[in-house]
Amino acid sequence: MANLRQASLRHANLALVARTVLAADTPPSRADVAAATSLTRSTVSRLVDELVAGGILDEVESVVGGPGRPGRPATPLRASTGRFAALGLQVGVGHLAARLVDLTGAVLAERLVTADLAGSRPGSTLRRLGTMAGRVLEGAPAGCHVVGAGLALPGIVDVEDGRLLSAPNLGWEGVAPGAALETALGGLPLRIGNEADLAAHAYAHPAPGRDSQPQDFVYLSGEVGIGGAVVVDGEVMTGRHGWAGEIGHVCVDPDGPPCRCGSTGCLEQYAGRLAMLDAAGLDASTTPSELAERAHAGDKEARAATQSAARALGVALAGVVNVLDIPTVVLGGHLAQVGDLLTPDVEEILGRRVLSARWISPRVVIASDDPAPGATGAALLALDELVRDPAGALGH
Amino acid sequence: MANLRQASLRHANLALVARTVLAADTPPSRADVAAATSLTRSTVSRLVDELVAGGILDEVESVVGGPGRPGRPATPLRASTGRFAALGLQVGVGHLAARLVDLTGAVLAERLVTADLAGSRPGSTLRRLGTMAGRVLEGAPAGCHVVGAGLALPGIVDVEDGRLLSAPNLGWEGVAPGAALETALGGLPLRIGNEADLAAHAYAHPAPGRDSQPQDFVYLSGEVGIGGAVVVDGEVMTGRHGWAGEIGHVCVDPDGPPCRCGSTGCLEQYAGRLAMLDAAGLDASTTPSELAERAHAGDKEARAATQSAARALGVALAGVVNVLDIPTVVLGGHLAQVGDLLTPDVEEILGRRVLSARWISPRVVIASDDPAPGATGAALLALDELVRDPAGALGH
DNA sequence: CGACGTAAGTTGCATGACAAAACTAATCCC
DNA sequence: GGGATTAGTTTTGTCATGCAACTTACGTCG
Repeated sequence: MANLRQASLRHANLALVARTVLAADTPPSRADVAAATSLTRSTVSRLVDELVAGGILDEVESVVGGPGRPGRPATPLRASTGRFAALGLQVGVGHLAARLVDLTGAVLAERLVTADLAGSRPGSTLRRLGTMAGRVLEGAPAGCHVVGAGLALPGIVDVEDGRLLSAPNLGWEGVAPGAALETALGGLPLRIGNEADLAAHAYAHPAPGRDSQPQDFVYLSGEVGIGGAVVVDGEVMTGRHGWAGEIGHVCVDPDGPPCRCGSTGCLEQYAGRLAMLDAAGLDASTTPSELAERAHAGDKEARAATQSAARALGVALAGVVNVLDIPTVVLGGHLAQVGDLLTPDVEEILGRRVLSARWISPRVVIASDDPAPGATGAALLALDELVRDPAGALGH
Repeated sequence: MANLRQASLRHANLALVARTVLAADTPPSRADVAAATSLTRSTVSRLVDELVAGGILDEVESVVGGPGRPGRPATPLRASTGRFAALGLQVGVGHLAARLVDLTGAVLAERLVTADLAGSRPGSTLRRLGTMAGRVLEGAPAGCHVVGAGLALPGIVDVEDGRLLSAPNLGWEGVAPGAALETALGGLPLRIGNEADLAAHAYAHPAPGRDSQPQDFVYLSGEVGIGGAVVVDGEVMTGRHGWAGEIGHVCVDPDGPPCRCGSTGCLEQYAGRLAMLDAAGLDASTTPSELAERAHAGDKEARAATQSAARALGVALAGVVNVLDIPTVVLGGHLAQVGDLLTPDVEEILGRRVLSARWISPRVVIASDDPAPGATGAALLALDELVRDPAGALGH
């Protein structure tokens, strides 16, 4: 609720112009931006010039395919490539990832290793991640300004204090990753966040300032447990303390099996990776894809496992959709790998249990199989600050 | 995502000053507003003068209790009384209400009748409400400008089209109340909304622009069924289509009793008014307060009924709190009347089933026993538009 | 091939909203 | 009654945008 001065006006319009260019599918001209924002061409010109000078936007020298239209040809604008970037990190139960993402959403450099980190020591794991981060930062092109870093973690996080409060699947408790990564990042500001929240952000925004469809959805993610996030109007709902989205511990059946969390009948006990494999009579090391293959091949137990998972997902998600009226569900992580088996059953249950399904029937969508979407989301979130206030990156 | 011109700047600051005055507990001076908004005194003066001239703010002639402080005495400012007002209407299953609320949140005039409207004909009921509305409007003080009207309805509403899609407890389906009320309202713009959403708004905002604690909560309301709303940062989450908050149909037990909605084991089947009375072996006409008395007196059946309701509430709300991280629950409607019986059990279950309860334990609060909080909320929402853009009410 | 039409982008001036600082007003204190 | 203190007003300056005229660069057509 800050006040507005003239400067705020310029900041806001600078951000508006930047967002408009970044959000566009094809590089728009200054005139296009003026039309889209209802600012005048003169104002847009001035603002664009500043953004180009600041290295946030680029003028495209497109001699290609001039549309053969009368009048002076337009100068298309787009996000600058390789001038600004952010570092995205992720610690998963099965992998470490470090990525450098620029304003166009392109990955400039990347390192990804698989490793079983359940029960690992936070210090050494984070130092290992720090080394990867250092290598990735070295891969940044010359003149590239890295504006920030983000770290995606599979657990409950205190964003303000930069502390991981609890990550049961890693066996970590009360870890502050900032200290262990500080030297590797060379003073780069680090923000940490919940993996599902960040993955959901990446799903809603393929690049900084760009929106994908849908902009309202419930995201489910999972490696071992089930994490989740609620996205409203392109923004991840973090809740009162940043702990929203724990859909894995929504109760599906109060008389169901006990959960590590102390409760009973949690969704995770039916649709968690281990729960599904166990129900299918498979070893914990089996991949979800293998489970999917077996189910497709006609394995009865595997089929039953996915059906029971789908039933639990349907009940839990119906509650969420009833409360939030967000009739799109995105399945990520291990749920994406068995997604085609789950989707029909889950949609059927949602159609039955969601009150508003009469008018709009809920849909289930399967996310891409990027192993570390949280890392991308973390980088995008850092870049978003730049887009939200470009004036900060220019000479104030 | 509109652009910003200089005029928007003034509009925004006008709104900021108005909100600051309305939100204050004690009438602030221009200097206080300047300090609170970090605008300069000169700017605040100009904006306040405009708001006073426009009849939105009043200067208090408080000769009383000058604080005995050196310096020129301040001119306290507050929302103007009786100059602007809005009409709030409500159709409940058991009552009709019409209220005129002004910018201070005071009720200038009111009509309230109890009536069994389950299965009533929409046309005649709305005409009856229209007559009440007319009387209330006549009760407006001279020079009072009624800026809008709102109607709270117990069902699923299409806010855009102004249509009640379905209100099972009234037996109404596909009703557009605007037409039936048009003449009674004399062209006043009418907005309709879900009763629980509007009641929750009234709980978060006792008066236009004023915030109460908490600003983040889950609101449960009930006359026959159970309605709900989610409030984040003082704003009611309406969801993608305005149908959010249907907590009454969150599944508590997939093998539970069938619900009218077509699903099974909905919260409403345990904690709905009829469900509770039925479980206590009482007649449908018994009031919830009577049930509470019996339970307090030691009636085993009544006790069991509230306990079963509390258990269902705990399970359903735990899911909501896990997903949204909003650890405050407000009980309204019939749940408020048995609130003291429910609260301990519900809090106990939440403490067990909410993942983040280790760090912050969820609380249950009981709302006031206003029979028609939705009417107040509807009026406040209409007045909020005035507060959000005071420039519109002045000479542009 | 040159004049014309058209659309993109730029320049100069007017407007208006806020900041800063000096000024006036009204009270308490000594 | 004078000085200190705080509230509110007036004056002047700054700055971002709108507006309109202008320049640029391209197609088109005779």
